[in-house]
Amino acid sequence: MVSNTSMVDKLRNSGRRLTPQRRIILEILDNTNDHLDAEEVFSRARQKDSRLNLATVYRTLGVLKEMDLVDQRYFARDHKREYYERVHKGEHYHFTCVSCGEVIEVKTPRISQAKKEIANMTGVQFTHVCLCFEGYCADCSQNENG
Amino acid sequence: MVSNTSMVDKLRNSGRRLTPQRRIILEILDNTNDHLDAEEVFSRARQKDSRLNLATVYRTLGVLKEMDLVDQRYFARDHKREYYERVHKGEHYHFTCVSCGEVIEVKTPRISQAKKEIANMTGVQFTHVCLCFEGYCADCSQNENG
DNA sequence: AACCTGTTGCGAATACATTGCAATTGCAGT
DNA sequence: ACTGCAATTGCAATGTATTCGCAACAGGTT
Repeated sequence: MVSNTSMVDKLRNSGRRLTPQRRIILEILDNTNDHLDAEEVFSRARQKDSRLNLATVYRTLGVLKEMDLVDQRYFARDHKREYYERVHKGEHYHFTCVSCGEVIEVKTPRISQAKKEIANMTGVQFTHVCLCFEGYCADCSQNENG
Repeated sequence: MVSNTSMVDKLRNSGRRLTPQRRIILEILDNTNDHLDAEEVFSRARQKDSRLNLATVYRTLGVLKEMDLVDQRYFARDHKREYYERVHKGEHYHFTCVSCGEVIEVKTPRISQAKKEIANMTGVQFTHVCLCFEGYCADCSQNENG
């Protein structure tokens, strides 16, 4: 639901507008568990408004990212393509199977642990961590490596 | 030194050739501690062979990556550009300061710890991890955040 | 020295994302 | 409800990093 007030308020409070296009894109991201790239968001959004433009999708994803409503992620080793997801799930990372392409969400406390330790030792201050795991999923592991 | 036998053998044993161009590129990567992108490798290589082509740089970096002689990394949040480094230093990751752009190498055992734990719990098999940290370095932290 | 196949240089092509600009529209103030 | 203005949109053009096709070239094995 994009009637979600906090989200709408967040938009307005930053001097932005809630356009039908943004409503559609937010709704798509809100109601899926898939990991979508801009092209996929675009094609889904088009089904609701056939006039909606790809550039608008990119721009909207940009503002949502700025407002910390969506996270931008990379999956495979090849970071050409960006993926987007709502930021309400807890801290998690992604594992991509290089064989079948499946993306698995993984949780681990080790990363924030590492951040704390590094911050303490070096005095740096983290704003963002980008992490992606790659390898063979359990199924493909068995099939390919005996 | 690219007379480094193991490297040359590795090339030959995989049915590849040691061309002057490859020799130059290997030498550049071998003799620097900087983090170089393709363009930078190219411009340094050109000083040794003014005919050398950017496509050759990309292709060479590609084979070196395949042969695990170089690592390909991403630094800032914007992952458009790939950076390359020789793989003889131990496991380490990079922290990029969003303010001054400095890249700091960091070490932590937490990542391989996380990998082991995740592998045990899920049965996946890792081939590669891509991680980059972002934030304010110690200096910029002080200057901007009191 | 000759052959075969991997490699190079070159330009064109790709892929994903961003930008400029005129037309449109949300929405604050009346 | 009406108006004004700045934010936003659609569209086409542009940008940026990387890859590809192909003919010419050149390692290195015989």
